[in-house]
Amino acid sequence: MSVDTQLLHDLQARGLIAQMTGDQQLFEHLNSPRTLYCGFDPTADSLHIGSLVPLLMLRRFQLAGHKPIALVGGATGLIGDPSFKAQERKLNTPDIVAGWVEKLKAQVSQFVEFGDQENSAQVVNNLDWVGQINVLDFLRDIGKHFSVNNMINKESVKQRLEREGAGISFTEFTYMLLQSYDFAELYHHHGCTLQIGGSDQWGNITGGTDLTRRLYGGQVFGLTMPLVTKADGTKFGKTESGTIWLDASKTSPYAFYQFWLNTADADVYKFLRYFTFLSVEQIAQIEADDKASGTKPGAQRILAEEVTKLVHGEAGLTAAKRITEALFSGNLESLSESDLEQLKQDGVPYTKLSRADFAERTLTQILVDAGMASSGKQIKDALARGAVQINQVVIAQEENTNPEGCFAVERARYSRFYLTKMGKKTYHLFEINQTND
RNA sequence: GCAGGGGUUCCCGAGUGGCCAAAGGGAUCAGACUGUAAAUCUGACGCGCGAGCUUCGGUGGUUCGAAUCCACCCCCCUGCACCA
Repeated sequence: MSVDTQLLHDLQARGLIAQMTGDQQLFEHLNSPRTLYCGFDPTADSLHIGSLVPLLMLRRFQLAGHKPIALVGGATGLIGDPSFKAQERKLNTPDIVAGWVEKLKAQVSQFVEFGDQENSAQVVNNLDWVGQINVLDFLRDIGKHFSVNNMINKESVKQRLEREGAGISFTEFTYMLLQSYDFAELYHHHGCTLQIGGSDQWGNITGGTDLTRRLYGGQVFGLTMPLVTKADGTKFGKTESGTIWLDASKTSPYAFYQFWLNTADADVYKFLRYFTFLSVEQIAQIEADDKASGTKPGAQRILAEEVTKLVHGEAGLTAAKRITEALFSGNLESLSESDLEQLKQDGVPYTKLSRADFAERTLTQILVDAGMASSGKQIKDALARGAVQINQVVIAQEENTNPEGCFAVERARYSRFYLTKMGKKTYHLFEINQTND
C-alpha cells in the first residue's frame, strides 16, 4: 500500500494542524503506512458537528493510505474529561453510557471504510481494556509514570485548580491517565503510533506519548486540530434551536443543510477547507469565482451540499434540497404527500391538532403553544405585517380569533397538512385530521 | 461581628413617592433592503386577541398612591476586626 506523502502538507494548507509532536519526524514517519487513532467520548447519544473535524481527519488519513482506529470511550466516558471545562461534570450511569457507546460506534463507522484492505478501519472501545485492569495494577503500572507536579501545570486543568469554588475531583484528575493508557495500549496491541484530536486534547495526547515511551520504549506522535471558530466570535455549532447533531433523528438533514447554508461569508472558505474533501486549489478557485461574480457567493451551497452528503448521504442531501427548494421558493405545490410526511418526520417542527383544540382559543395561542414564537406579541406583530402564512395564504390580523377559519378544511394540503410560516424562516407543520376523533 | 456599597424586566444598566410595565444599550422576533447573508433603517420586545392582569431580593407596614419611604429578614461585594 502506497501512501500519500503530501498529506501533512495538504493539512497544513487547510489550516487543520494546530500542534504536532516531533515536527519533522512526523513527516518522515508518515511516509510509510501507519496506524492512528482518535477518541470520541460518549457524552450524549450522538456526536455533534464539533466532532466532525476529527472524524473527517481519520478519513483523510485513511484516504492517504493509513489505518484509522476510532476509539469510543466506554471507559473514559464514565469519568469525564476535565480539559478546559469550567466545572466538574455529573456522572452518567454505566448503562446509559453503554447505550451511547453503541450509538457512537455506528456513527463513527460511517466516516471510514472497513472492508478487507490493509488499512481498513477499526472501531474499539477502551472499556475493553480499562475495564480489565484492577486498581493496584493501575496505580503501580500506570500511575507511577505520572508526576502530579507535571499534571497540575497542564493548561487544560489550570483554571479548575485555581478557580475558587470550582475545583476538580480526583476522578476527573485521573482522566488523563486513562487516555494515556489508551494510547499505550493501542500502540502495544495495534501498532498505533499517532493520536489525533482537537487542540483541547493536547495535554492528554502528550501524556500518552510519554507513557508509551516509558512503558514500551516506543516513539509515538500526536497531532491536534484547531478549535473551529467563527469570525463573529460566537460559538460554532450552535443555533438558536440548539446543537447541530450528526444523528438525523436529532437534527434533520434539512436542518443540517440549512445550518451550513447559513455560514457567514467570512467563515465559508475556511469551513470548506475544514469540512470537505475538495482540494485547496478547488476551494481557492471557488473563492476567486465568488469574488469576481459580485453576486451571491456559491460557496455556502457547495459547503452545505458536500457536508450534508458526507453525513447524511446522497438521499439525505436530495431530501434536504427538495425541502429547501419548496420552502424558500414558496412553491409548496411541488411537495408531494410523501414529502410532507417526511417534513413531519424530521423536516420542520410538527404538531398534531384536533378540531377540538380550536375551541376558545386564538391563533396566537396555538402558534405559541406550538413553539413558533415565545409570546403572542410576536405573532401579533407578524400578523400585522402579513408575515404569517398557512399553506401560502396570508393570514389577516382579524383572523386571529378565528383559528377554525385559518385552518379551514379547504385550505388543507392532502386534506390534513397545514404548513405554517412566520417570517422568512420559521416553519411549523400542523396536521389536523378532519374526522372528529 | 462592625462599617460602607449593592440586589430592577433574558443580560448589562438608569430610575429615589404619582407623568413607571419602568430610560439607554445588548440579545431576540418581525418588516424594508438583500444573497434564506452582513451592514443599515423601521417596528415589537412582562403576560393577554382584548377589557385587563402580574413585576423591580423576601415579608410586613406607612400612604389616596411605593421600584422609590419605614421595619425585619435573605443574598452579593468592599474595608476592618475576630479566628489564627
